[in-house]
Amino acid sequence: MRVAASFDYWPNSAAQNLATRCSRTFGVLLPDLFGEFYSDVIRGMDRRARLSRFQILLSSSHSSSADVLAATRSMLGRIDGLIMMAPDEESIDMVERVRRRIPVVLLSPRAPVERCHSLGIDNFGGAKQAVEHLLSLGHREIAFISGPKGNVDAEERLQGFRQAFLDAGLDPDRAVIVEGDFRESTGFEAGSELMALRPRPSAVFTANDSMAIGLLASLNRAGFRVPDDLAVVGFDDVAIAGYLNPPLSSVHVDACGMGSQAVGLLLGDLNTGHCDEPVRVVIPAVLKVRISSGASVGGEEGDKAGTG
Amino acid sequence: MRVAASFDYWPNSAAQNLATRCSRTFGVLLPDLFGEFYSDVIRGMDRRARLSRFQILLSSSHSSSADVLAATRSMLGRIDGLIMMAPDEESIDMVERVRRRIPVVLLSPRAPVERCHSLGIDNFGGAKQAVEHLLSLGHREIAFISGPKGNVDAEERLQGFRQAFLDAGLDPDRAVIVEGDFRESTGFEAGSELMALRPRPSAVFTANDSMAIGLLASLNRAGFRVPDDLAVVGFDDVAIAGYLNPPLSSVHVDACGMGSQAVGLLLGDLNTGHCDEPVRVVIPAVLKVRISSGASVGGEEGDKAGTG
DNA sequence: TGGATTTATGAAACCGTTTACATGGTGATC
DNA sequence: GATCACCATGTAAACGGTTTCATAAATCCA
Repeated sequence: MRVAASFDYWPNSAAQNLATRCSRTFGVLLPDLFGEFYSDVIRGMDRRARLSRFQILLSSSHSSSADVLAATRSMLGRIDGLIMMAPDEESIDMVERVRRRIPVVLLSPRAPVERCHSLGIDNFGGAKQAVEHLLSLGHREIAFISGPKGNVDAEERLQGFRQAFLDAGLDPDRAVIVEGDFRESTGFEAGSELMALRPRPSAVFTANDSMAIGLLASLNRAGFRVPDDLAVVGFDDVAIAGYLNPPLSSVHVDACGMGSQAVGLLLGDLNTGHCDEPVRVVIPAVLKVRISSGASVGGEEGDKAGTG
Repeated sequence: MRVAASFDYWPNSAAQNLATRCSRTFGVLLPDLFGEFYSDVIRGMDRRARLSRFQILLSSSHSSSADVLAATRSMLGRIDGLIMMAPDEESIDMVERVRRRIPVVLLSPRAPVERCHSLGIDNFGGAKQAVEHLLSLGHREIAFISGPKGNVDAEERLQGFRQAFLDAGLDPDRAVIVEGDFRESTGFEAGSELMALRPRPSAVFTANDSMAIGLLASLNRAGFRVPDDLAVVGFDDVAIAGYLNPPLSSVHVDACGMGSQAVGLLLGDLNTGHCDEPVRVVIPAVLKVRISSGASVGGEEGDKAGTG
């Protein structure tokens, strides 16, 4: 030991990795995404991983499935488990191959993949709640600012929006739907679009908070009052939602918890020898009512900035 | 090749890693931090890394230097370079040991470390600019909401704040300084504190945008008008700064670029055999004037949401 | 057709650990 | 004092690739 220290010896963990066939590392593959939500998911993964002295091998910003394949290949052998987001059709067989070697957790998968854990958000239920809330406040002309086409979460939120209409005996096909891309700028632009409509909608549900933030900015600048002229509800309930002006009603999703659960599933598989049944976890999405939707909120909400 | 494919063969990259002594992976060590800024830094790293087909081995959420040491040990041999944030005194010799093996980039180091690249934000200059801006608008009672004690960036911003006072012939020790922690909640609380002061400050500079967001919320709810009653300037210029109500004047820092430059330095070292001189990069911090500081802003800023 | 040069094929050594096994020494038991 | 269990120490074989080197085969040119 003394001699080792004197030679400035540090074990080579690549070699340990090879010899022990475990790396205390989980791979994380994500598409190119922006916004606070998935940053929080990664934070949650990292925190949970660190508790068990694991690390995260990250490769996000993927656009094509060829990218994902290459990244996966170069991870194989260096990770004990893989978390990957929403594989498209072409990647499915790749997932199958990985699955034979190490446990896999899919985030927001389009459809269940055999023998893979999966972790999804209750987008449908959350969106439905949000719209039901607006309906219960008397709104009938409710617009929707959608997320990007092809995004599973965005599509499920749209479905929830439509279902709430159907349940209320309204025709969802008559609702105004502005296409967005989850970014503030499209929410901002959607604002002018909505304000020019006749009849003007009295409420807007946005597929995420970033677009709601853009929308609020746009409405504020045009002199519209929220919620009096237009009620707004967002989705995600990011940290600053409660600090916006007005405080934003939003469907809360525990992003950090989502990340930590994903890692938790992998850790569980590792302990049990990953021969058990695939688990499907649904992260709850519950509406957090604040000022922007126009409901009378409880006293504690008006004077303090509630974030959880 | 045909046989290999039929056996579902994928090369083991841990073994390749060991044999070739390179892993196409960079380690990233960060303390436990929240907020959008460092998420963007990581995003920038990942993007730049992916361009060169590198991956990021992430281990953040560190609180003690023993943690950092353990994480570094378990990375050694699996990474071709290391990016680490603000090492404290105890970690310095560890950095030295790592430096002998692979290139290292330090983020926001307290002091230059021998033979290490470093990457810092022009906190001092940015903060000075912000305060000079407020001074030029006639404000004399300017309060500061500081960042957490011990954080280098926060401390340098405080120094810049003080220097601007000195340059204007004012006594920085007379300025009101509220201690914050970079989170929205402390900005929110600081709001009530500031509003109760007599004489009340006419302007506030916050050490980051999150606290400015909390502050704005607190002022809005108390019925204070920004910038008329109180001018506000933040730091970081996060994506939503331009979408706040009112749009937030803030010192812009290219977080994404910071991450990509850090990775760029490592890649450069790898190409040249990392025997060259250590580089010290300073990320510029330039004030982005919007409504919240009360200056008359250019027309293009009033009707569109400028984000940078 | 023979020798030189290039290309393909195969075997071995190596990367830096872990793990299993063999060996030698020590203490306990009878 | 011999037998046995036990512990420490040292050795060798993996782990799954890459790389080097030797050899065999193929190509070239005179």
